[in-house]
Amino acid sequence: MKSELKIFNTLSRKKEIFTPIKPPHVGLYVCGPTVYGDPHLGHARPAITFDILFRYLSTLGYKVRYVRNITDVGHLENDADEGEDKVAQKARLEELEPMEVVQYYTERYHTFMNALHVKSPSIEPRASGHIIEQLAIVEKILKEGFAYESNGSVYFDVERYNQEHQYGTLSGRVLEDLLSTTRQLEGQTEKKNSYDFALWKKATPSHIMRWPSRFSDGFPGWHLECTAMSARYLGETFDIHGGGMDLLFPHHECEIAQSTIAHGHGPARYWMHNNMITINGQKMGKSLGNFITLEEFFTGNHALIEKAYGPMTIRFFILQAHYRSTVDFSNDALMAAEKGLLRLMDGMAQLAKIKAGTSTTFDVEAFKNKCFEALNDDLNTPILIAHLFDAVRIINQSVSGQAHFTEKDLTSFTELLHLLVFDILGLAPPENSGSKSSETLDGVMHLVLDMRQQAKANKDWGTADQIRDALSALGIVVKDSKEGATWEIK
RNA sequence: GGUCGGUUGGCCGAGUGGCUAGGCAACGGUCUGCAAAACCGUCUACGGCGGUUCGAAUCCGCCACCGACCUCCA
Repeated sequence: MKSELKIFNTLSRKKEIFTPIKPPHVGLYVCGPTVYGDPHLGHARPAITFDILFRYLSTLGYKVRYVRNITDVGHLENDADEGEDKVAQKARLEELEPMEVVQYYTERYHTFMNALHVKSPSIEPRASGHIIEQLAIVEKILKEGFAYESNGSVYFDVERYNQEHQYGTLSGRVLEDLLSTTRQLEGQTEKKNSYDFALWKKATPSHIMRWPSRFSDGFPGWHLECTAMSARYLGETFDIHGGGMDLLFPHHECEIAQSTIAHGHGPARYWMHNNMITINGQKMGKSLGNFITLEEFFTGNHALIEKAYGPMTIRFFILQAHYRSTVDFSNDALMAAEKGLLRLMDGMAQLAKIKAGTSTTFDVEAFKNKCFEALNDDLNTPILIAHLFDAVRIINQSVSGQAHFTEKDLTSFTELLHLLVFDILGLAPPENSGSKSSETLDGVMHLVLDMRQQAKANKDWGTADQIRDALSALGIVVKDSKEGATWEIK
């Protein structure tokens, strides 16, 4: 399938036409969650961003292998000697086996990603399952002379690397600057330079998660897993590497350095980074006290949230902003998004009610082109959604006879909208709307609305309004139209 | 301090050297028994100061403010 998909490549800081290495195959690697805590809003952004990419590439006819890792080892709490594996630290606090914690939060992550309609990746490898691959890379880099052993740990020699290659190409950093800006932490005497990073870390005695190696009983460095697992499942060169902007430096920079030594070149041709999420204009962070988990969002059980917001509202809200912009979560913005989504979904439901005519007053082909133009322009979902609202207007006009479609155009219009809204954007009507209700409820509602219709026919406005008001109190909105009444649970 | 990014109408949020973004809210109208929904219309904004240009919110410079990264982070 031909496409003019352009994506913003962080490497060049420009939009580039996407050309896969071996069409129709596309290799996509995205940094996944560290499963030591409940999934939060921050996890939703990259998951949804790259879900759209995954879905769209698939729509374009590519055979995508999407690899998104689960980090269950290796991320240090800090860079110092006494640093310990995040997972292990949490486990000790709760007196659980580390893998118990991993299991629990991995399942939580999956549950909430499913709720957000984030498709499962093709492969979801775990860092703990790839220690051998990671150690092999450590050996390779040591052999090439770009790493050194120190007190049971192995560090990447950034200075040496920078002599032959350029360190900082992705993030635009210069090594000399890093010298002055890198934090000096206690116990860094093992490292030659503060900017060197660990490939293998010797475990402290209290450290539960550890693996034997010829250097020490320890665990792999924080950046190594992605290098090892992406190479294993996608090859040493693959198409797209994605992740949050906060991972740009040092994580992705280090991946490039490791890969350059181990494989002779950087891992990916295109690097894509989604921007961060803010809460009321401020970065979300545990230390800032504005940390909101997805569960809290879905239940409304958080001080900063006025009400519960459904997964589709959050998905829609995120898609209403471009993935490279920050998106600010506030109650006003979320409520606006919720209503907007409802309007869009109403429109989709109305689509089936359009009666085909003898002529078409809407240029379906031009509309289609506009929509794909938006997607092709670095996944510009806000523009796509703006077009979709134009379509909603056309749909509503058609239902009331102010716009028309031929049978053929109506079919292609309907198919196009289903493709865009459901398949590519991955949206769906809110969980408890009329369309998804039980047959029993449908039957009851049909009866009730019939009775109201009877009352209206008899000009018994009191009864008609009583029915409407009582339903409204139950959260069921009655919508009258010339064709009769429909209903919807709010 | 270094690097990078942002500042758009009541709110959110796109975009671009001249041509309506879109959503939410508000207001007016049509429809309706009355409403709601829907439709039509109104609200015409781009931080400040200079500069380039026939023309800039869009390019350049300076200033102000905000934020991200530089430390685990999505």
